[in-house]
Amino acid sequence: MADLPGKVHGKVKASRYRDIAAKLQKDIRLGTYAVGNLLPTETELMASYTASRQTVREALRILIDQGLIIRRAGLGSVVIAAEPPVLFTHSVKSLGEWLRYSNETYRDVTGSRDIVADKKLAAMLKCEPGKSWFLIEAVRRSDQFAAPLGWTEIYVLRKFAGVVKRSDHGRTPVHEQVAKMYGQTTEYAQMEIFVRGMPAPIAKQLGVKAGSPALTVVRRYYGLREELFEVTITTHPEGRYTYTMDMQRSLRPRL
Amino acid sequence: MADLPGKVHGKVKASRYRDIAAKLQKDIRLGTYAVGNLLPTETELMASYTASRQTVREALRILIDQGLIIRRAGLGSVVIAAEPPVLFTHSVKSLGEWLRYSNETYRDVTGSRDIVADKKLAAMLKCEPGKSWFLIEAVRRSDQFAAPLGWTEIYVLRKFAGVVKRSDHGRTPVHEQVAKMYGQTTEYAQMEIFVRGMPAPIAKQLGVKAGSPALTVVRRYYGLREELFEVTITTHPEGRYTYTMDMQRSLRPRL
DNA sequence: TGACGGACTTTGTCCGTATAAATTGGGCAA
DNA sequence: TTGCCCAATTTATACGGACAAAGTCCGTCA
Repeated sequence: MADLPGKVHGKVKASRYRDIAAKLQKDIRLGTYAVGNLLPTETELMASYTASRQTVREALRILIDQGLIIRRAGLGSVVIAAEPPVLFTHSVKSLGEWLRYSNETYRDVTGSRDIVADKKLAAMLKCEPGKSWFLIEAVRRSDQFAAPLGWTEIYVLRKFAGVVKRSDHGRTPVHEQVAKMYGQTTEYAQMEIFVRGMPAPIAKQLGVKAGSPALTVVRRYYGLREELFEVTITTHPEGRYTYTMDMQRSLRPRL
Repeated sequence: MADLPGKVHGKVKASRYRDIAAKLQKDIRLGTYAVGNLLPTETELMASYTASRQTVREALRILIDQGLIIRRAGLGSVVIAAEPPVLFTHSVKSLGEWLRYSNETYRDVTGSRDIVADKKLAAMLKCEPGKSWFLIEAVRRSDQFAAPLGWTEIYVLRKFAGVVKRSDHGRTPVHEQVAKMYGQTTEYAQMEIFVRGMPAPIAKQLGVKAGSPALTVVRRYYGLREELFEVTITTHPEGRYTYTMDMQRSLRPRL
Protein backbone atom coordinates (compact mmCIF):
# COMPACT_ATOMS: atom_id res chain seq x y z
CA MET A 1 0.00 0.00 0.00
CA ALA A 2 3.00 2.26 -0.09
CA ASP A 3 3.27 3.42 -3.62
CA LEU A 4 0.21 3.03 -5.72
CA PRO A 5 -0.49 4.74 -9.00
CA GLY A 6 -2.09 8.12 -9.00
CA LYS A 7 0.68 9.90 -7.18
CA VAL A 8 3.18 12.16 -8.88
CA HIS A 9 5.70 13.91 -6.67
CA GLY A 10 3.37 13.73 -3.74
CA LYS A 11 0.58 15.33 -5.71
CA VAL A 12 -2.44 13.35 -6.72
CA LYS A 13 -3.35 13.03 -10.32
CA ALA A 14 -6.82 14.13 -11.21
CA SER A 15 -9.35 11.48 -12.08
CA ARG A 16 -13.05 11.07 -11.89
CA TYR A 17 -13.11 8.66 -8.96
CA ARG A 18 -10.57 10.63 -6.96
CA ASP A 19 -12.66 13.76 -7.38
CA ILE A 20 -15.70 11.93 -6.09
CA ALA A 21 -13.74 10.48 -3.18
CA ALA A 22 -12.41 13.92 -2.27
CA LYS A 23 -15.90 15.38 -2.28
CA LEU A 24 -17.25 12.57 -0.11
CA GLN A 25 -14.34 12.93 2.30
CA LYS A 26 -15.10 16.61 2.62
CA ASP A 27 -18.78 15.93 3.23
CA ILE A 28 -17.88 13.41 5.90
CA ARG A 29 -15.42 15.73 7.58
CA LEU A 30 -17.93 18.59 7.58
CA GLY A 31 -20.66 16.40 8.97
CA THR A 32 -22.94 16.34 5.93
CA TYR A 33 -22.70 12.60 6.39
CA ALA A 34 -22.33 12.11 10.12
CA VAL A 35 -20.57 9.23 11.79
CA GLY A 36 -23.01 6.34 12.11
CA ASN A 37 -25.12 7.44 9.19
CA LEU A 38 -25.21 6.00 5.71
CA LEU A 39 -23.67 7.43 2.61
CA PRO A 40 -25.89 7.65 -0.48
CA THR A 41 -26.20 4.33 -2.28
CA GLU A 42 -24.09 3.53 -5.30
CA THR A 43 -27.08 4.16 -7.56
CA GLU A 44 -27.66 7.58 -6.03
CA LEU A 45 -24.01 8.51 -6.33
CA MET A 46 -24.02 7.40 -9.97
CA ALA A 47 -26.87 9.80 -10.60
CA SER A 48 -25.55 12.76 -8.64
CA TYR A 49 -22.04 12.56 -10.10
CA THR A 50 -23.06 11.27 -13.51
CA ALA A 51 -20.56 8.45 -13.28
CA SER A 52 -20.63 4.72 -13.82
CA ARG A 53 -20.97 2.25 -10.99
CA GLN A 54 -17.35 1.19 -11.47
CA THR A 55 -16.18 4.74 -10.93
CA VAL A 56 -18.33 5.27 -7.86
CA ARG A 57 -17.13 2.03 -6.34
CA GLU A 58 -13.53 3.00 -6.99
CA ALA A 59 -14.15 6.22 -5.08
CA LEU A 60 -15.75 4.38 -2.18
CA ARG A 61 -12.82 2.00 -2.08
CA ILE A 62 -10.60 4.93 -1.23
CA LEU A 63 -12.79 5.80 1.72
CA ILE A 64 -12.65 2.17 2.87
CA ASP A 65 -8.87 2.17 2.76
CA GLN A 66 -8.81 5.36 4.76
CA GLY A 67 -10.97 3.77 7.40
CA LEU A 68 -13.77 6.29 6.93
CA ILE A 69 -16.54 3.86 5.98
CA ILE A 70 -17.42 0.21 6.00
CA ARG A 71 -19.71 -1.28 3.41
CA ARG A 72 -22.16 -4.16 3.73
CA ALA A 73 -24.28 -5.80 1.12
CA GLY A 74 -27.88 -5.04 1.89
CA LEU A 75 -27.01 -2.28 4.30
CA GLY A 76 -25.00 0.42 2.61
CA SER A 77 -21.92 2.49 3.37
CA VAL A 78 -21.70 3.33 7.05
CA VAL A 79 -19.57 6.29 8.07
CA ILE A 80 -17.37 5.15 10.93
CA ALA A 81 -14.97 8.08 11.26
CA ALA A 82 -14.85 11.72 10.24
CA GLU A 83 -11.09 11.75 9.77
CA PRO A 84 -8.62 9.08 8.72
CA PRO A 85 -7.96 7.69 12.19
CA VAL A 86 -4.47 6.28 12.25
CA LEU A 87 -1.65 8.74 12.17
CA PHE A 88 1.28 6.89 13.57
CA THR A 89 2.05 3.25 13.33
CA HIS A 90 4.64 0.95 14.72
CA SER A 91 4.84 -2.38 12.98
CA VAL A 92 6.73 -5.53 13.68
CA LYS A 93 7.05 -8.57 11.51
CA SER A 94 6.66 -11.00 14.31
CA LEU A 95 6.25 -10.87 18.03
CA GLY A 96 9.74 -12.24 18.28
CA GLU A 97 11.05 -9.09 16.73
CA TRP A 98 8.98 -7.18 19.21
CA LEU A 99 11.54 -7.94 21.84
CA ARG A 100 14.60 -6.28 20.46
CA TYR A 101 16.97 -9.01 21.47
CA SER A 102 19.46 -9.50 18.71
CA ASN A 103 20.49 -12.92 17.47
CA GLU A 104 23.48 -12.96 19.76
CA THR A 105 21.33 -13.62 22.79
CA TYR A 106 19.99 -16.92 23.97
CA ARG A 107 18.25 -18.55 26.88
CA ASP A 108 20.27 -20.71 29.21
CA VAL A 109 17.53 -22.90 30.69
CA THR A 110 18.07 -23.65 34.36
CA GLY A 111 14.96 -25.70 34.92
CA SER A 112 11.30 -26.34 34.18
CA ARG A 113 8.34 -27.64 36.17
CA ASP A 114 4.59 -27.64 36.54
CA ILE A 115 3.16 -24.87 38.67
CA VAL A 116 -0.27 -23.74 39.82
CA ALA A 117 -0.92 -20.01 39.92
CA ASP A 118 -1.49 -18.66 43.40
CA LYS A 119 -3.18 -15.32 43.88
CA LYS A 120 0.00 -13.30 43.44
CA LEU A 121 1.16 -15.14 40.31
CA ALA A 122 -2.35 -14.99 38.85
CA ALA A 123 -2.30 -11.23 39.22
CA MET A 124 1.02 -10.99 37.43
CA LEU A 125 -0.09 -13.27 34.60
CA LYS A 126 -3.65 -11.88 34.50
CA CYS A 127 -5.19 -15.33 34.72
CA GLU A 128 -7.56 -17.03 37.18
CA PRO A 129 -5.96 -18.21 40.43
CA GLY A 130 -5.54 -22.00 40.43
CA LYS A 131 -4.76 -22.22 36.73
CA SER A 132 -2.04 -24.72 35.82
CA TRP A 133 1.06 -23.69 33.92
CA PHE A 134 4.29 -25.18 32.74
CA LEU A 135 7.13 -22.94 33.88
CA ILE A 136 10.50 -22.64 32.16
CA GLU A 137 13.16 -20.66 33.97
CA ALA A 138 16.22 -19.40 32.15
CA VAL A 139 19.02 -16.91 32.27
CA ARG A 140 19.23 -14.70 29.19
CA ARG A 141 22.80 -14.39 28.05
CA SER A 142 24.70 -12.79 25.22
CA ASP A 143 27.57 -14.18 23.18
CA GLN A 144 29.27 -10.83 23.64
CA PHE A 145 29.23 -10.37 27.39
CA ALA A 146 29.96 -12.53 30.34
CA ALA A 147 27.34 -10.93 32.57
CA PRO A 148 23.78 -12.25 32.11
CA LEU A 149 21.30 -9.85 30.51
CA GLY A 150 18.41 -10.91 32.62
CA TRP A 151 16.19 -13.59 34.08
CA THR A 152 13.31 -15.11 32.15
CA GLU A 153 10.26 -16.96 33.38
CA ILE A 154 8.14 -18.51 30.65
CA TYR A 155 4.67 -19.76 31.52
CA VAL A 156 2.95 -21.88 28.87
CA LEU A 157 -0.11 -24.11 29.00
CA ARG A 158 0.86 -27.59 30.12
CA LYS A 159 -0.09 -29.10 26.80
CA PHE A 160 2.71 -27.10 25.20
CA ALA A 161 5.41 -28.37 27.58
CA GLY A 162 7.05 -30.27 24.73
CA VAL A 163 8.78 -27.15 23.45
CA VAL A 164 11.65 -27.64 25.89
CA LYS A 165 12.75 -30.69 23.95
CA ARG A 166 13.35 -28.81 20.71
CA SER A 167 16.93 -28.44 19.56
CA ASP A 168 16.43 -24.75 18.81
CA HIS A 169 14.75 -24.23 22.13
CA GLY A 170 17.22 -21.76 23.57
CA ARG A 171 17.44 -19.46 20.57
CA THR A 172 13.91 -19.24 19.22
CA PRO A 173 11.04 -17.39 20.89
CA VAL A 174 8.85 -19.92 22.67
CA HIS A 175 5.64 -18.62 21.11
CA GLU A 176 7.13 -19.42 17.69
CA GLN A 177 7.97 -22.92 18.83
CA VAL A 178 4.44 -23.35 20.12
CA ALA A 179 3.13 -22.18 16.76
CA LYS A 180 5.30 -24.65 14.88
CA MET A 181 4.74 -27.66 17.12
CA TYR A 182 1.10 -27.22 18.06
CA GLY A 183 -0.33 -24.78 15.53
CA GLN A 184 -1.24 -22.31 18.25
CA THR A 185 -1.13 -18.85 16.66
CA THR A 186 -0.96 -15.54 18.43
CA GLU A 187 -3.89 -13.30 17.61
CA TYR A 188 -3.31 -10.65 20.22
CA ALA A 189 -0.52 -9.74 22.55
CA GLN A 190 0.15 -7.34 25.34
CA MET A 191 3.27 -5.96 26.91
CA GLU A 192 3.85 -4.25 30.21
CA ILE A 193 7.03 -2.59 31.36
CA PHE A 194 7.60 -1.46 34.90
CA VAL A 195 10.33 -1.01 37.45
CA ARG A 196 10.74 -2.78 40.76
CA GLY A 197 13.37 -3.68 43.27
CA MET A 198 15.18 -6.84 42.20
CA PRO A 199 13.53 -9.84 43.94
CA ALA A 200 15.98 -11.80 46.07
CA PRO A 201 15.71 -15.17 44.24
CA ILE A 202 16.41 -13.54 40.87
CA ALA A 203 19.15 -11.35 42.34
CA LYS A 204 20.93 -14.49 43.43
CA GLN A 205 20.72 -16.03 39.95
CA LEU A 206 22.00 -12.89 38.27
CA GLY A 207 24.63 -12.04 40.81
CA VAL A 208 23.28 -8.60 41.68
CA LYS A 209 22.07 -7.06 44.91
CA ALA A 210 18.49 -7.77 46.02
CA GLY A 211 16.40 -4.61 45.85
CA SER A 212 18.61 -2.98 43.23
CA PRO A 213 16.78 -1.32 40.31
CA ALA A 214 15.25 -3.90 37.96
CA LEU A 215 13.30 -3.54 34.71
CA THR A 216 10.55 -6.10 34.32
CA VAL A 217 8.82 -6.80 31.02
CA VAL A 218 5.68 -8.93 30.95
CA ARG A 219 4.46 -10.25 27.62
CA ARG A 220 1.11 -11.99 27.30
CA TYR A 221 0.18 -13.98 24.21
CA TYR A 222 -3.44 -14.68 23.35
CA GLY A 223 -4.83 -17.09 20.76
CA LEU A 224 -8.31 -17.34 19.35
CA ARG A 225 -11.21 -16.52 21.66
CA GLU A 226 -8.92 -14.44 23.88
CA GLU A 227 -7.30 -17.57 25.27
CA LEU A 228 -4.13 -16.73 27.16
CA PHE A 229 -1.60 -19.43 26.31
CA GLU A 230 1.78 -17.95 27.17
CA VAL A 231 3.24 -15.34 29.45
CA THR A 232 6.89 -14.42 29.69
CA ILE A 233 8.37 -12.32 32.44
CA THR A 234 11.87 -11.01 32.00
CA THR A 235 13.73 -9.06 34.64
CA HIS A 236 16.84 -7.04 33.83
CA PRO A 237 19.33 -5.37 36.15
CA GLU A 238 20.26 -1.73 35.64
CA GLY A 239 22.21 -1.02 32.46
CA ARG A 240 21.64 -4.41 30.85
CA TYR A 241 18.57 -3.72 28.75
CA THR A 242 16.85 -0.80 27.03
CA TYR A 243 13.54 -1.10 25.28
CA THR A 244 13.41 0.91 22.05
CA MET A 245 10.51 1.66 19.77
CA ASP A 246 10.37 3.68 16.57
CA MET A 247 7.26 5.21 15.11
CA GLN A 248 6.68 6.61 11.69
CA ARG A 249 3.92 8.86 10.45
CA SER A 250 1.83 6.62 8.22
CA LEU A 251 1.32 8.12 4.83
CA ARG A 252 -2.02 7.39 3.32
CA PRO A 253 -1.23 6.49 -0.27
CA ARG A 254 -4.36 7.20 -2.25
CA LEU A 255 -5.53 10.80 -2.49
CA MET B 1 -9.70 -1.88 6.96
CA ALA B 2 -10.89 -4.05 9.75
CA ASP B 3 -13.99 -5.69 8.51
CA LEU B 4 -14.54 -5.86 4.83
CA PRO B 5 -16.79 -8.22 2.99
CA GLY B 6 -15.61 -11.66 2.12
CA LYS B 7 -15.09 -12.79 5.67
CA VAL B 8 -17.49 -14.99 7.58
CA HIS B 9 -16.50 -16.07 11.07
CA GLY B 10 -12.85 -15.75 10.23
CA LYS B 11 -13.27 -17.94 7.19
CA VAL B 12 -12.99 -16.55 3.72
CA LYS B 13 -15.82 -16.89 1.31
CA ALA B 14 -14.97 -18.48 -1.99
CA SER B 15 -14.96 -16.33 -5.08
CA ARG B 16 -13.26 -16.29 -8.41
CA TYR B 17 -10.85 -13.46 -7.71
CA ARG B 18 -9.93 -14.78 -4.28
CA ASP B 19 -9.07 -18.14 -5.79
CA ILE B 20 -6.83 -16.47 -8.32
CA ALA B 21 -5.20 -14.34 -5.63
CA ALA B 22 -4.58 -17.40 -3.48
CA LYS B 23 -2.96 -19.23 -6.37
CA LEU B 24 -0.73 -16.27 -7.18
CA GLN B 25 0.22 -15.90 -3.52
CA LYS B 26 1.22 -19.53 -3.43
CA ASP B 27 3.28 -19.17 -6.61
CA ILE B 28 5.02 -16.15 -5.15
CA ARG B 29 5.71 -17.88 -1.86
CA LEU B 30 7.09 -20.94 -3.62
CA GLY B 31 9.28 -18.87 -5.86
CA THR B 32 7.53 -19.56 -9.16
CA TYR B 33 7.43 -15.79 -9.40
CA ALA B 34 10.57 -14.65 -7.64
CA VAL B 35 10.99 -11.34 -5.88
CA GLY B 36 12.04 -8.74 -8.40
CA ASN B 37 10.43 -10.52 -11.30
CA LEU B 38 7.20 -9.74 -13.05
CA LEU B 39 3.88 -11.49 -12.67
CA PRO B 40 2.07 -12.48 -15.87
CA THR B 41 0.25 -9.56 -17.46
CA GLU B 42 -3.45 -9.04 -16.95
CA THR B 43 -4.12 -10.37 -20.43
CA GLU B 44 -2.13 -13.52 -19.76
CA LEU B 45 -3.88 -14.10 -16.46
CA MET B 46 -7.26 -13.60 -18.12
CA ALA B 47 -6.34 -16.36 -20.53
CA SER B 48 -4.84 -18.82 -18.05
CA TYR B 49 -7.66 -18.46 -15.53
CA THR B 50 -10.43 -17.86 -18.05
CA ALA B 51 -11.58 -14.79 -16.16
CA SER B 52 -12.45 -11.25 -17.10
CA ARG B 53 -10.03 -8.40 -16.66
CA GLN B 54 -12.12 -7.02 -13.80
CA THR B 55 -11.75 -10.30 -11.92
CA VAL B 56 -8.02 -10.54 -12.55
CA ARG B 57 -7.51 -6.95 -11.41
CA GLU B 58 -9.51 -7.61 -8.26
CA ALA B 59 -7.20 -10.52 -7.49
CA LEU B 60 -4.10 -8.43 -8.09
CA ARG B 61 -5.50 -5.74 -5.83
CA ILE B 62 -5.38 -8.21 -2.98
CA LEU B 63 -1.70 -8.81 -3.60
CA ILE B 64 -1.14 -5.06 -3.62
CA ASP B 65 -2.86 -4.67 -0.27
CA GLN B 66 -0.75 -7.46 1.13
CA GLY B 67 2.38 -5.70 0.01
CA LEU B 68 3.42 -8.55 -2.27
CA ILE B 69 3.48 -6.61 -5.56
CA ILE B 70 3.51 -3.12 -6.96
CA ARG B 71 2.00 -2.34 -10.34
CA ARG B 72 2.98 0.24 -12.92
CA ALA B 73 1.38 1.16 -16.18
CA GLY B 74 3.67 0.10 -18.99
CA LEU B 75 5.74 -2.08 -16.72
CA GLY B 76 3.69 -4.77 -15.12
CA SER B 77 3.27 -6.31 -11.68
CA VAL B 78 6.59 -6.49 -9.85
CA VAL B 79 6.92 -8.98 -7.01
CA ILE B 80 8.41 -7.15 -4.05
CA ALA B 81 8.00 -9.71 -1.28
CA ALA B 82 7.43 -13.43 -0.96
CA GLU B 83 5.38 -13.19 2.22
CA PRO B 84 3.04 -10.53 3.53
CA PRO B 85 5.58 -8.56 5.55
CA VAL B 86 3.66 -7.05 8.44
CA LEU B 87 2.03 -9.41 10.85
CA PHE B 88 1.49 -7.39 13.98
CA THR B 89 0.73 -3.75 14.28
CA HIS B 90 0.35 -1.33 17.09
CA SER B 91 -1.31 1.89 16.07
CA VAL B 92 -1.88 5.12 17.86
CA LYS B 93 -3.92 8.09 16.76
CA SER B 94 -1.41 10.61 17.90
CA LEU B 95 1.88 10.61 19.67
CA GLY B 96 0.09 12.05 22.64
CA GLU B 97 -1.86 8.84 22.97
CA TRP B 98 1.39 6.98 22.76
CA LEU B 99 2.12 7.95 26.31
CA ARG B 100 -0.69 6.28 28.14
CA TYR B 101 -1.21 9.08 30.63
CA SER B 102 -4.89 9.49 31.08
CA ASN B 103 -6.57 12.86 31.16
CA GLU B 104 -6.35 12.97 34.92
CA THR B 105 -2.65 13.71 34.83
CA TYR B 106 -0.99 17.04 34.29
CA ARG B 107 2.38 18.73 34.44
CA ASP B 108 3.12 21.00 37.37
CA VAL B 109 5.86 23.18 35.89
CA THR B 110 8.56 24.06 38.37
CA GLY B 111 10.78 26.08 36.07
CA SER B 112 12.24 26.63 32.61
CA ARG B 113 15.50 27.94 31.24
CA ASP B 114 17.95 27.89 28.35
CA ILE B 115 20.53 25.15 28.45
CA VAL B 116 23.45 24.01 26.30
CA ALA B 117 23.94 20.27 25.93
CA ASP B 118 27.16 19.03 27.47
CA LYS B 119 28.56 15.67 26.46
CA LYS B 120 26.44 13.72 28.91
CA LEU B 121 23.17 15.45 28.04
CA ALA B 122 23.94 15.20 24.33
CA ALA B 123 24.27 11.45 24.69
CA MET B 124 20.93 11.24 26.42
CA LEU B 125 19.18 13.41 23.84
CA LYS B 126 21.11 11.95 20.89
CA CYS B 127 22.14 15.39 19.64
CA GLU B 128 25.46 17.10 19.02
CA PRO B 129 27.23 18.40 22.14
CA GLY B 130 26.96 22.18 22.33
CA LYS B 131 23.44 22.33 20.91
CA SER B 132 21.12 24.84 22.55
CA TRP B 133 17.83 23.79 24.08
CA PHE B 134 14.99 25.31 26.05
CA LEU B 135 14.36 23.16 29.10
CA ILE B 136 11.05 22.87 30.91
CA GLU B 137 11.06 20.97 34.19
CA ALA B 138 7.87 19.72 35.74
CA VAL B 139 6.41 17.27 38.21
CA ARG B 140 3.81 14.98 36.68
CA ARG B 141 0.85 14.67 39.00
CA SER B 142 -2.52 13.02 39.03
CA ASP B 143 -5.85 14.38 40.18
CA GLN B 144 -6.38 11.06 41.95
CA PHE B 145 -3.26 10.71 44.05
CA ALA B 146 -1.27 12.99 46.26
CA ALA B 147 2.07 11.43 45.40
CA PRO B 148 3.68 12.70 42.18
CA LEU B 149 3.82 10.21 39.31
CA GLY B 150 7.18 11.28 38.09
CA TRP B 151 9.56 13.98 37.00
CA THR B 152 9.58 15.39 33.48
CA GLU B 153 12.27 17.23 31.59
CA ILE B 154 11.17 18.65 28.25
CA TYR B 155 13.84 19.87 25.85
CA VAL B 156 12.60 21.88 22.86
CA LEU B 157 14.39 24.05 20.34
CA ARG B 158 14.73 27.60 21.66
CA LYS B 159 12.50 28.98 18.95
CA PHE B 160 9.63 27.00 20.42
CA ALA B 161 10.05 28.36 23.96
CA GLY B 162 6.74 30.20 23.63
CA VAL B 163 4.76 27.08 24.45
CA VAL B 164 5.16 27.68 28.18
CA LYS B 165 2.88 30.72 27.90
CA ARG B 166 -0.11 28.74 26.63
CA SER B 167 -3.06 28.38 28.93
CA ASP B 168 -3.33 24.67 28.21
CA HIS B 169 0.36 24.21 28.71
CA GLY B 170 0.19 21.85 31.64
CA ARG B 171 -2.40 19.46 30.20
CA THR B 172 -1.52 19.12 26.53
CA PRO B 173 1.50 17.27 25.16
CA VAL B 174 4.16 19.82 24.30
CA HIS B 175 4.71 18.43 20.80
CA GLU B 176 1.04 19.15 20.07
CA GLN B 177 1.44 22.69 21.32
CA VAL B 178 4.49 23.11 19.11
CA ALA B 179 2.48 21.82 16.17
CA LYS B 180 -0.34 24.26 16.83
CA MET B 181 1.79 27.34 17.53
CA TYR B 182 4.62 26.86 15.06
CA GLY B 183 3.37 24.32 12.54
CA GLN B 184 6.15 21.89 13.39
CA THR B 185 4.83 18.42 12.69
CA THR B 186 6.25 15.16 13.93
CA GLU B 187 7.25 12.83 11.12
CA TYR B 188 9.12 10.32 13.16
CA ALA B 189 9.50 9.52 16.81
CA GLN B 190 11.45 7.21 19.01
CA MET B 191 11.04 5.96 22.53
CA GLU B 192 13.48 4.34 24.91
CA ILE B 193 12.66 2.77 28.24
CA PHE B 194 15.29 1.75 30.74
CA VAL B 195 15.87 1.44 34.44
CA ARG B 196 18.37 3.31 36.60
CA GLY B 197 18.93 4.34 40.15
CA MET B 198 16.97 7.48 40.96
CA PRO B 199 19.28 10.50 40.46
CA ALA B 200 19.64 12.56 43.63
CA PRO B 201 18.22 15.88 42.27
CA ILE B 202 15.07 14.15 41.01
CA ALA B 203 14.78 12.06 44.17
CA LYS B 204 14.61 15.27 46.15
CA GLN B 205 11.82 16.70 43.97
CA LEU B 206 9.77 13.51 44.18
CA GLY B 207 10.41 12.79 47.81
CA VAL B 208 11.94 9.37 47.31
CA LYS B 209 15.32 7.91 48.17
CA ALA B 210 18.23 8.58 45.80
CA GLY B 211 19.33 5.38 44.09
CA SER B 212 15.95 3.71 44.49
CA PRO B 213 14.60 1.94 41.38
CA ALA B 214 13.49 4.41 38.71
CA LEU B 215 11.91 3.92 35.29
CA THR B 216 13.08 6.41 32.70
CA VAL B 217 11.31 6.99 29.40
CA VAL B 218 12.99 9.07 26.70
CA ARG B 219 10.89 10.27 23.78
CA ARG B 220 12.47 11.94 20.78
CA TYR B 221 10.42 13.82 18.20
CA TYR B 222 11.74 14.42 14.70
CA GLY B 223 10.36 16.73 12.03
CA LEU B 224 11.12 16.86 8.34
CA ARG B 225 14.66 16.06 7.25
CA GLU B 226 15.27 14.11 10.46
CA GLU B 227 15.44 17.29 12.49
CA LEU B 228 15.24 16.58 16.20
CA PHE B 229 13.07 19.28 17.74
CA GLU B 230 11.90 17.89 21.05
CA VAL B 231 13.00 15.36 23.63
CA THR B 232 11.17 14.53 26.81
CA ILE B 233 12.63 12.55 29.65
CA THR B 234 10.33 11.28 32.34
CA THR B 235 11.50 9.45 35.43
CA HIS B 236 9.14 7.45 37.60
CA PRO B 237 9.68 5.90 41.02
CA GLU B 238 8.80 2.26 41.63
CA GLY B 239 5.08 1.48 41.49
CA ARG B 240 4.02 4.81 40.00
CA TYR B 241 4.00 4.01 36.33
CA THR B 242 3.61 1.01 34.03
CA TYR B 243 4.02 1.22 30.31
CA THR B 244 1.47 -0.90 28.47
CA MET B 245 1.21 -1.75 24.82
CA ASP B 246 -1.33 -3.88 22.98
CA MET B 247 -0.73 -5.51 19.65
CA GLN B 248 -3.21 -7.04 17.32
CA ARG B 249 -2.55 -9.43 14.48
CA SER B 250 -3.23 -7.32 11.43
CA LEU B 251 -6.02 -9.00 9.64
CA ARG B 252 -5.69 -8.61 5.99
CA PRO B 253 -9.27 -7.87 5.06
CA ARG B 254 -9.51 -9.23 1.55
CA LEU B 255 -8.95 -12.93 1.06
C1' DT C 1 28.57 6.62 -28.20
C1' DG C 2 24.58 8.96 -26.70
C1' DA C 3 20.24 11.43 -27.29
C1' DC C 4 15.88 11.40 -29.27
C1' DG C 5 11.57 9.72 -31.11
C1' DG C 6 8.14 6.55 -32.22
C1' DA C 7 6.06 1.89 -31.94
C1' DC C 8 4.57 -1.31 -28.73
C1' DT C 9 3.22 -3.17 -24.33
C1' DT C 10 0.96 -2.91 -19.97
C1' DT C 11 -1.70 -0.87 -16.52
C1' DG C 12 -5.07 3.03 -15.44
C1' DT C 13 -9.53 4.84 -15.98
C1' DC C 14 -14.24 4.63 -17.39
C1' DC C 15 -18.46 2.95 -19.41
C1' DG C 16 -22.26 -0.69 -19.83
C1' DT C 17 -24.71 -4.94 -18.04
C1' DA C 18 -26.16 -9.14 -15.30
C1' DT C 19 -26.61 -12.20 -11.37
C1' DA C 20 -25.54 -13.54 -6.41
C1' DA C 21 -25.34 -12.63 -1.56
C1' DA C 22 -26.38 -10.01 2.58
C1' DT C 23 -29.40 -7.19 5.24
C1' DT C 24 -33.60 -5.04 6.55
C1' DG C 25 -38.34 -4.61 7.41
C1' DG C 26 -42.96 -6.00 7.08
C1' DG C 27 -46.55 -9.45 6.99
C1' DC C 28 -48.25 -13.65 8.68
C1' DA C 29 -48.78 -17.48 11.75
C1' DA C 30 -48.34 -19.67 16.30
C1' DT D 1 -46.43 -10.80 21.49
C1' DT D 2 -42.96 -13.62 19.38
C1' DG D 3 -40.88 -15.97 15.77
C1' DC D 4 -40.36 -17.06 10.92
C1' DC D 5 -40.47 -16.35 6.02
C1' DC D 6 -40.68 -13.38 1.99
C1' DA D 7 -39.81 -9.25 -0.69
C1' DA D 8 -37.23 -5.20 -1.46
C1' DT D 9 -32.94 -2.89 -1.19
C1' DT D 10 -28.05 -2.61 -1.49
C1' DT D 11 -23.55 -4.15 -2.14
C1' DA D 12 -20.53 -8.13 -4.04
C1' DT D 13 -18.99 -10.49 -7.86
C1' DA D 14 -18.36 -11.05 -12.69
C1' DC D 15 -18.67 -10.37 -17.63
C1' DG D 16 -18.01 -7.36 -21.75
C1' DG D 17 -15.76 -3.15 -24.22
C1' DA D 18 -13.00 1.28 -25.15
C1' DC D 19 -9.50 4.77 -24.80
C1' DA D 20 -5.68 7.15 -21.99
C1' DA D 21 -1.32 7.24 -19.68
C1' DA D 22 3.02 5.38 -18.49
C1' DG D 23 6.91 2.68 -19.23
C1' DT D 24 10.00 -0.15 -22.33
C1' DC D 25 12.45 -1.12 -26.32
C1' DC D 26 14.72 -0.23 -30.36
C1' DG D 27 16.10 2.07 -34.44
C1' DT D 28 17.75 6.46 -36.15
C1' DC D 29 20.51 10.31 -36.20
C1' DA D 30 23.94 13.55 -34.60
